[in-house]
Amino acid sequence: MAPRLLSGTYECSLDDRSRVAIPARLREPFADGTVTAWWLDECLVVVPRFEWPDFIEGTFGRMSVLDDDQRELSRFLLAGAFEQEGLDKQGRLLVPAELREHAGLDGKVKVVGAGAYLELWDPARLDERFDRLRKDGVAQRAARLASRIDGGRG
Amino acid sequence: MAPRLLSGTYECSLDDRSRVAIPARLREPFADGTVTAWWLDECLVVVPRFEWPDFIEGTFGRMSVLDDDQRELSRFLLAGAFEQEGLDKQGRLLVPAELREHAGLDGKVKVVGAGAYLELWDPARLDERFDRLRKDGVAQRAARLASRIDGGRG
DNA sequence: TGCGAGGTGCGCGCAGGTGGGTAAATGGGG
DNA sequence: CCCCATTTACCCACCTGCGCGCACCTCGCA
Repeated sequence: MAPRLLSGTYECSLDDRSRVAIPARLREPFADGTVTAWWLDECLVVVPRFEWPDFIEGTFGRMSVLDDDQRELSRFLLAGAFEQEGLDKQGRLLVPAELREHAGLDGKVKVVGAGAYLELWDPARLDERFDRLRKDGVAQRAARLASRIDGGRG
Repeated sequence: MAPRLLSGTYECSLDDRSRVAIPARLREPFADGTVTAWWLDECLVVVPRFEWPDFIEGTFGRMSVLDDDQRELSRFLLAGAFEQEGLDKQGRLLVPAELREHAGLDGKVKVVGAGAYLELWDPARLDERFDRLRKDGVAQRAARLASRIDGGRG
């Protein structure tokens, strides 16, 4: 069976105690806990707690401590990864101050389903990215990508 | 078994609560749920819920998280994909505000059968596109396409 | 002209989001 | 070492607005 695909965009508020209410329809995979972390883009990711190790290893492979780049990257990823035992009874997630700063979050947050995990974005940043993508032409971008993927095949 | 081919154009209204009544003759494939998403053109697609993962992967292939372009495109596609458990008892579909804006929908919507899925268009935009296509000459366009397909064969 | 199916407007219930009160934990100062 | 203050996390409760579905009405076909 296909894995659950989290999707959709929701505008949520970050309250004065730095909590975000995860939209009810996206909560289910996070009941047993979460890891909130900074990531490759200027956003945060929220990953189901027990999938976090596989998530890192599946993306980057097993990283060697001996390789300088890999050690640095691994340090960066783990330093910005906050584990929580679960959401509170109202389905809210705590966002530590350092992570909030990394993603420039303040007041309003866009919660974006991204397949196996969620992304948290500053609304303005996300809109800007999507606008640029649309202006470039989504279809062109996709076509270019598809040919590269086909080329890479075999 | 031949797959069901959805076709035809229907003008439907978007009510003040952002719902579109799907024409009764097109409803059947969507009984188990839908994914409504923005797409490559300035329109929305409505895909039967359980076909959505294959729909994406069949179109774009499996996208890598490490490649910036692929991550961006995959984010865009998933961010604009809203899953619903089914239509309501009157066969209506909910259209989230962000999707409405993307497709410029307001008041009236053209529902277009497009094979395995539906497209939702702002009537003016769709007419404009069809007009341009007619002016270009549908036959020429088709011929160009056919030659490309034949050329690609073998 | 009557009947049936399909589309639309509207009221209502409740899920879900927000704010706040409280308990527990931690650190600092006397 | 003990007590108090401040912070952190937890959960209760109100309330709002979304979305479900009833019911009316319109249109098409017989």
